[in-house]
Parts: sequence; structure tokens; C-alpha cells
Amino acid sequence: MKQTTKKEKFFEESLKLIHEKGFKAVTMRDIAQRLDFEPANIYNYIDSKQALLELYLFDISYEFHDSLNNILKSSYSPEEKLKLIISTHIQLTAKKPYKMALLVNEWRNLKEPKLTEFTEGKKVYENKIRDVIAKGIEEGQFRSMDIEIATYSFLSSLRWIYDKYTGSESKINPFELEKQISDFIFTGMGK
Amino acid sequence: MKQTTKKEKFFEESLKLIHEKGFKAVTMRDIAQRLDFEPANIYNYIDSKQALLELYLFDISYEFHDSLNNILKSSYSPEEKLKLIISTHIQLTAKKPYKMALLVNEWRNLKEPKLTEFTEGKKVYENKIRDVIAKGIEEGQFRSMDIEIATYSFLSSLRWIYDKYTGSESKINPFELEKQISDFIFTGMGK
DNA sequence: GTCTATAATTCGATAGAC
DNA sequence: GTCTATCGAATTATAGAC
Repeated sequence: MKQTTKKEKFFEESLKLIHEKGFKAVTMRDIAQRLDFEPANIYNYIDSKQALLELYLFDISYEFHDSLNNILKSSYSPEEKLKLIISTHIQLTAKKPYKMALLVNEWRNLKEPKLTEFTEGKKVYENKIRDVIAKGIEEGQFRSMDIEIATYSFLSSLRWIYDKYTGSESKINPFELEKQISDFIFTGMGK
Repeated sequence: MKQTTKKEKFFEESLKLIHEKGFKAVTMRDIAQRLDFEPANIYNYIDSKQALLELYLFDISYEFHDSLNNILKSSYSPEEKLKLIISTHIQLTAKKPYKMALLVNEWRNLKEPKLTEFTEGKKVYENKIRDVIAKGIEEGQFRSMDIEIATYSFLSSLRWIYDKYTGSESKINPFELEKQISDFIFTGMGK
């Protein structure tokens, strides 16, 4: 059986609280209350509120960059690469939905220099996706379209997915979700 | 010529500031500084910081509901209705990008009872879109697919667009954007 | 309407005993 | 590691003179 230490519980519950109320809205007192101890105890686990946010964001951010880089290093075609990106994105989101939610909604609350570090990484990530799409259009695997808008559309199709794995509702099968999203991105809603 | 009163300037600059830094992060001092007067003066124009957020959100929210309802009352087919929704959504976003950004990112900062009022309206809006999609699948205009995921995908394809009209870059032609987004939603990226 | 001054509260973080 | 107590800073909002 998996042991849940008090420290693990702290990071787990803090993450959920930040997702629920937003980073700025959550107070150290909120966190302490949820864990049923005093605010001062929080500083046994983390140096500051900012450090907590940085920890969550750069952890999940690293995983996304890492998995993207592995896909890009392969010899798959652009279309196959995009499908792999969709697949790993959904798998990762299903595994860590709360961190993914923070990645989407809370990165603005980082402070310099971490904020710049993060946004630079974000740009790099998006440009890599953009390059795959551009290559796919060039090679005739995708239809001709505005590359920038295609990139935004592609990314926005994946960005909301955490919502299916936070809430208390029954979680959708990631493989079924992958099929649905993949079909939407490649063939759209029309017949 | 259009007259810009100090009051108009206040609402305009406050809106941009809230978009840039986030509602919780913006202080009354920030707003006063941007407008080059003292924090106390803000209360000549608005009762509280919360009231400011409510004003922006319910203003743009009403416009979206109103235009959606007009489209739904028409005798157009589901596919034509979705195209009109895309069209009016982009037009409205191009006209009021900063309020649209708040609609997407800041509604969580509403307090009860306004928060519930807002989220109920959001649900109603999304369910109406969902019904159009369901009808379109039923009538065979759209391919068979998971209705809930289709609805999320459709909405997420429109949600990021404010980003093209805030920033300082050259604004994209709304009609061109409409064509690109519409093609993505109905035919996807594939050939 | 604009200012100075400040009330009232809240928050992140620390000190220090046990 | 957990507590009590509290500091120091920041914030919304108000009072009241001009």
C-alpha cells in the first residue's frame, strides 16, 4: 500500500486548494485549515507561497517539454507526431490534472525572474508545435491554412482537458477522449 | 470627434490593467497611479473593486447571451447557426477584447451571490450551444461524435481569440480569422 | 472632484517555547 | 514538528478639508 506522509498530503491538498480558489485567493491560513494544523507549520514544508507555485508549475512544465522533445526526436511524420503529442498530452493531463490546471491558469502569478523563465519556455514549446504543423502543411499532410491560427487552435483543443479529470464526476477514458479530440482536430465536426 | 471623459478613461484603463495583471493582483493604487491621481478618487466612479469586476463581466456576458438568443430564434439550420455563432463571437471579441479576456480568466473572482448568478448563466449558454450541436448530429449535418466533447472543443476554439486583439501587434482581420476558425472547426487540419 | 490622512482588516512570514 | 503570539507590510475603503 502507498504510504501518504503528512508532507505528501500537504503538497496534494495545497495544489487542489490553489486550483479551486486561485493562487492569489488562497491564504496560508486556508491551507493550514484544510490540513487541520496551524499556519506556521506550513513553513516546515516550503519556504514561501511563491516557492509552492514555482514547484508545481516547473514540475509539470518539465514533463511536457520532455515528452515533446522525445516525440520531435523521432522519425515520425508531422501528422504522426501531432497524434503522439495529442496522446501524451491527454495521458499526462489525466495523470496530473490539477498541476495541468495550474499550468493553464496560474502561471501569471509567478514573479520575476521565474515568470520570464516560464514564458520563454512556453514560447519555445509553442514554436516547436508550430514547426511541426508548418512542416505538415509543407509536405501536404495537412491542408493549407494560416499556421499561427492552426497552432493556437491545436493547442486550445488540448488546453481544457484537465476539466474532465478534476471535478468529482466520473472520469472519461483517456483513450476514448484521445480518439474524440484527435478526430476533431484532424477532421473537424463536418461530415 | 469622440470625447473621452475622465470617467471613461477610468473604466478603460482599469479594464486593461485588470487584464494585464489579473484582478486580484491589481490594487486600487495601481489604478490610481496609471490615471495619475490619488486612490481615494476611484470611489468617485465606482463603489468597490468587486463592483468594477461585476460591471465588466455582466456587461459582456449579456451581449453574448443576447446575440446567441437571437441566432437561436432564427430558422437557420444547426450548421448555419454554428457559423453565425462563430461569426458574432469573433466580431464581439474583436470589438471588446479586454472584456472578453476577463470573461474567460477572471470570473472566478466574483463573490457570492454574483458568482452563482454568473456560473448559472455560463451553464445555460453552454447548454444552448450543446443543443445546437446535438440537433446537427441528429439531422446528419455533423458527423457522429461525443456531444459533450464536441461542445467543449467548439467553445475552446473560440475562447483564445481575445489574445489576437489585446497585445500591440497588428490586429488580424476578423473576417479572415472567421474563415480560418470556421474551417478548423468544420473540416479540421487534415486534407 | 481632488487631496491628505488614516481606519480597519488581512496576509505572509518569523520568533521562540515545548 | 507543533504550537502561541505577533511583527510588518499591504490593501480596501472612508472621513473630512479644500
